[in-house]
Amino acid sequence: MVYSLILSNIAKHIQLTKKEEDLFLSLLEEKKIRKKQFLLHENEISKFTAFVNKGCLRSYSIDRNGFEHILQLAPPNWWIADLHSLISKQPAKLNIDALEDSELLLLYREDHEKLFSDVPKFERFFRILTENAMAATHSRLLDYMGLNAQERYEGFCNRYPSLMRSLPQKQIAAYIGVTPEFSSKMKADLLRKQK
Amino acid sequence: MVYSLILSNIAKHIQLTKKEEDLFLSLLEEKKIRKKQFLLHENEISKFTAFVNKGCLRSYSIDRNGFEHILQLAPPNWWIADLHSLISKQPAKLNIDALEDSELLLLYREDHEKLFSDVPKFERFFRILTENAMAATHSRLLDYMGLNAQERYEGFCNRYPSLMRSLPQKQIAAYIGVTPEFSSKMKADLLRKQK
DNA sequence: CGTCTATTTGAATGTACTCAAAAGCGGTGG
DNA sequence: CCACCGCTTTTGAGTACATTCAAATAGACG
Repeated sequence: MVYSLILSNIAKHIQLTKKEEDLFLSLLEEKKIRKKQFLLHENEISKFTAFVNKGCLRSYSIDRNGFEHILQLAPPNWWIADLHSLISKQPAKLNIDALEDSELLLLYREDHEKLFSDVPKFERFFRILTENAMAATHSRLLDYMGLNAQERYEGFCNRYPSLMRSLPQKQIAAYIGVTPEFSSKMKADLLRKQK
Repeated sequence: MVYSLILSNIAKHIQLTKKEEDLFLSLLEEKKIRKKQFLLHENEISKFTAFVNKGCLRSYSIDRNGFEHILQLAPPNWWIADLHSLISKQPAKLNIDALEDSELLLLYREDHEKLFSDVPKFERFFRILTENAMAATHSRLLDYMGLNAQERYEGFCNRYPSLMRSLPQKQIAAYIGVTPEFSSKMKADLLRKQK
């Protein structure tokens, strides 16, 4: 069933009554999106948060030289949005698109707010969700500050072996913050080292 | 009064009854800390969140080469903690110390949890607080990925003019992610440009 | 005042980028 | 099913941004 993943995701932090669960599910919109299609374009105002049931999305920004930098990768069981645009109602600085054909559940901001009022437990759920995401982002920022490219590359291999297999090198390069060319050189070095 | 700043900080997002306010304030511990003293050492388990009333704190990690990287600067009216250690109860990877003589209000984790149960409005407050911090950290991560050192330096000058005045160059360098030497060269270049 | 730390400056170095060209690979249409 | 096109990946040579190391100067604090 399309809702089983999201319900188990939520059940990790809060317990819902049947009624609350029904209310919550009634607010979700199912959406299928094909590889390379956009969920959010830069300068649009973000209207929802997406939960990934299947596939993989990414959020990224484009710098003044035209290079893409991936802020977040969202494989199944993850939430993704342009948080800044969502909470400030300002135009997004990020793009969100699909790296594979994907299946999503959308929660619109206005319904989200309503949910917070009607079922305060969801304040708790999203507080915990955001705290965890924050800790992960802190750790990534520290990696950027203290590690060189090779170490970030190896860190990615170890932390996300399944993304390592499913994503093109180019996307991994855009996530760890190097050019595709240099990423390819690091890969070659790693292989040489392992032999 | 020592509580006026924190109460106005909270009133921006939630409204408390007199009783709730009293409960909250009763959980806070006042603490004064002198310049260079530590609030948290690496490998300790973080037991509280600190609100800065006066002065300035920083959280930072030390990389394998002994270089300090500042994750957060906390001037008055900001909250600071090692979030990862706090929520996972794992040993901290961060240090937190004072850049100036400072006055703090501490909220211990167990009291914090109790507060969440007794006054669910605080779930809302800290959700919003964390969301805002998250958006700020995202923007900082994107700066690291897409800007060069000069642009990060100028960005810091524009965003935090008061910290620019009060902090030693060395700390600013550790925040924007360059060596103190290079930071000094950028400063000289900026001055030359402005003439 | 003297000591310790922060800042400045310069020369040499290195990590990661740029540019270019070739090879590989996947999807699409004939 | 094969051939072609476009995109990704690889490789190499040259370059640039930021670091390292060293030494001199300035500033802060007891």
